[in-house]
Amino acid sequence: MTPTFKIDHTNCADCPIRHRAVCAHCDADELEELESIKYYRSFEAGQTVIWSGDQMNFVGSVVSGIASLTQTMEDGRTQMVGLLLPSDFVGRPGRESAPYDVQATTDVVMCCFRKKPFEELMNTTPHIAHRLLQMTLDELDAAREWMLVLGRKTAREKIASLLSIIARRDASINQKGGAIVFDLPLTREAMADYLGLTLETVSRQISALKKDEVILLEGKRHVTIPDMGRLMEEAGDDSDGGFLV
Amino acid sequence: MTPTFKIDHTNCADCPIRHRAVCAHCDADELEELESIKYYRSFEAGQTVIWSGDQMNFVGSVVSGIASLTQTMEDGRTQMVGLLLPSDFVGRPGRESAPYDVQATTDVVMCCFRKKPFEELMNTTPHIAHRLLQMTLDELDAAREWMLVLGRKTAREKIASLLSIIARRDASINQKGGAIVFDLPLTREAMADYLGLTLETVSRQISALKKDEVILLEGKRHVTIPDMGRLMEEAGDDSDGGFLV
DNA sequence: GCTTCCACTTGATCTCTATCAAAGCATCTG
DNA sequence: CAGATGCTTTGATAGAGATCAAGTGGAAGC
Repeated sequence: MTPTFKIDHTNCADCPIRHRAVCAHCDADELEELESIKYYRSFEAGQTVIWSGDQMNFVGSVVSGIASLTQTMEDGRTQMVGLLLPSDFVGRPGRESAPYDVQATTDVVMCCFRKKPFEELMNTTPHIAHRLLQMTLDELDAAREWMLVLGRKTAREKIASLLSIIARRDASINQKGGAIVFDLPLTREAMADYLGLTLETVSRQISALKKDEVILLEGKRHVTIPDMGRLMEEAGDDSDGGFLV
Repeated sequence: MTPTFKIDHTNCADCPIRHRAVCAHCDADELEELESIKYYRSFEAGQTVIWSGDQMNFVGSVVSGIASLTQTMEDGRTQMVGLLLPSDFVGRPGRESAPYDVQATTDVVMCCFRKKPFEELMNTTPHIAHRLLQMTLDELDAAREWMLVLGRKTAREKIASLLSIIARRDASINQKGGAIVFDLPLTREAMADYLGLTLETVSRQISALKKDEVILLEGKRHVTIPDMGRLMEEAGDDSDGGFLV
C-alpha cells in the first residue's frame, strides 16, 4: 500500500521522521540503494505486525500511528516493553527472529527495508551502522528509565510518567495559554500493560489527576496539561527531563 | 593495578571473557591498537565506578566481580537497571556522560579502553562496530525481559527469576547429583533494588523457596538448585530460557 | 429510536507487599 | 571476651493496588 504522503529522502535535513537516521548524511549512492529496498506497509489498530519468535525479514521505522512491543506469559499476563512512536526504529539487524510481539496500537504505517540488503548496506556503510548503534543506545536508555518506573514508582507516578512521555513526543502547544494538548493514543488497558497496573487502577488514577487539576480531560482521550512542571513533579522527576518546546 | 591473570588477546578463540568481542576476528593490527589503549582498574565492593552525569572517558568490560547500574530518585528510592557480570560491556561509545551510576557490588576488576581512541577504532573497523551493536541489542533484550519481571511478576517469581539468571551465568554443576551450585553475589538489599522489592520481602521469599525445597541454602549466600526446571517454573518461564550446560 | 457493544468508571472487598519493629548471628575490634 | 557493626530473619500491622462486580455513556448497527 502506498502512503498518502511522500518522504523526501533527497532532503534529509527536513525529513520529519528519524528514519532519516539511515540516510542521515545524505550520500546519494546510499540513498539510491535504500530506495530500492524500501516499501510501505499499513496495519489496522489491533493488528499484529509480527509475533514473538517469527522470522523477521525486514527492518524499518514507524511513519505514523503507534505500535507497541509486548511480552506475554503463558497465563496471559502481558507487559508492554516498548512504545513505538513515529520515527522509531523496528527490527534487529543480525537477528533471525523477533524477540517479542509487535502490535499496531492505532492504525500504523511503517516504512520497511528488506532485511538482508539492509544488513549488507549497514556492513559496508559505517555511518548507517554508527547511527543504528546510537539509536539502539537510546532505546536501551529508555528501557532502563522505564525499569525505574516499573520497579519503584506508585500508580499515580506511573500515570504521570506515561503522560509526560507522550506529551514530550506527541503533543501540540495551545496558543492561548501555552498548555500542552494531545489525544491519548492508548486504551486504558494498553496503558495498564505498559505500566504494570490493571486498567481499573489506571482509570482511578487518571480520575484522581483530573480531580486534582494536574490534567484536564475532554471526553476520555483528549488531555490538556496546564502545567508541565507540575506533571513532572507528580511523575517523581525533578528535572524537566529534557522537555523543550 | 595489574590483574593476577593474563588475558591472551593473541588467541581470542579461547578468551574466556566476552571482551574478546572487540577483537573477535583477531586482526593483528587491531589487536595491537587495542592493546595500546588498554588498562586495568580495580574497585572494592561498594565503590562507585562512575556517577550518573559524570564525564565518562573510557569503555570496557568486567573481568571479574559484579558491578551494577542503578538509578536513584530524589527521595532515595533506587532501582538497579542492569547487572554486569564478567564479560559484560560498560560504556556508551559516542556519549559524553554516564546515564546512571555504576557501582562495584563485589570487588571488581575492569578492563578499560580509553574512549576517544576506542571510538576511532570503532569507526574505522566495521567488525568492532558490528559486534558492539550486537552486544547492545543483547542488553536491550535483557532490559526488556526484566521489564516483564518488574511489571508483572510476583515477589516469589521475581526471586526465582533472579536466581535463574545468576545460575545461568555464574553457576557450577555439582558432580554428584547434577545440581546447580553458586554463591549469591548480592546482599538482600541489592537483590531488592534489582527486583523492585524491599529487603524484608526478599528475605521472606528466599526463606519460602528454601522451605519448599526449590532451593537449598547453606549459610546466607551459598545456594544449591536441585531442579533447574522447577526453578524456571517458579519464575513463570515455561521454556528453559536457553539454559545450557 | 432502540439495542448492542465497547471502552471506561466507580464501588466493595481482598491480598500481597511495604512498613515498622525487634531480634538473631556472624565478623571485626579493642 | 565484651561490645559494636552489618547483614539477615521474623513478626505485627497497614496500605496500595488487585480483584470482583455493577453501572455509565457514547458510537455503531438495525
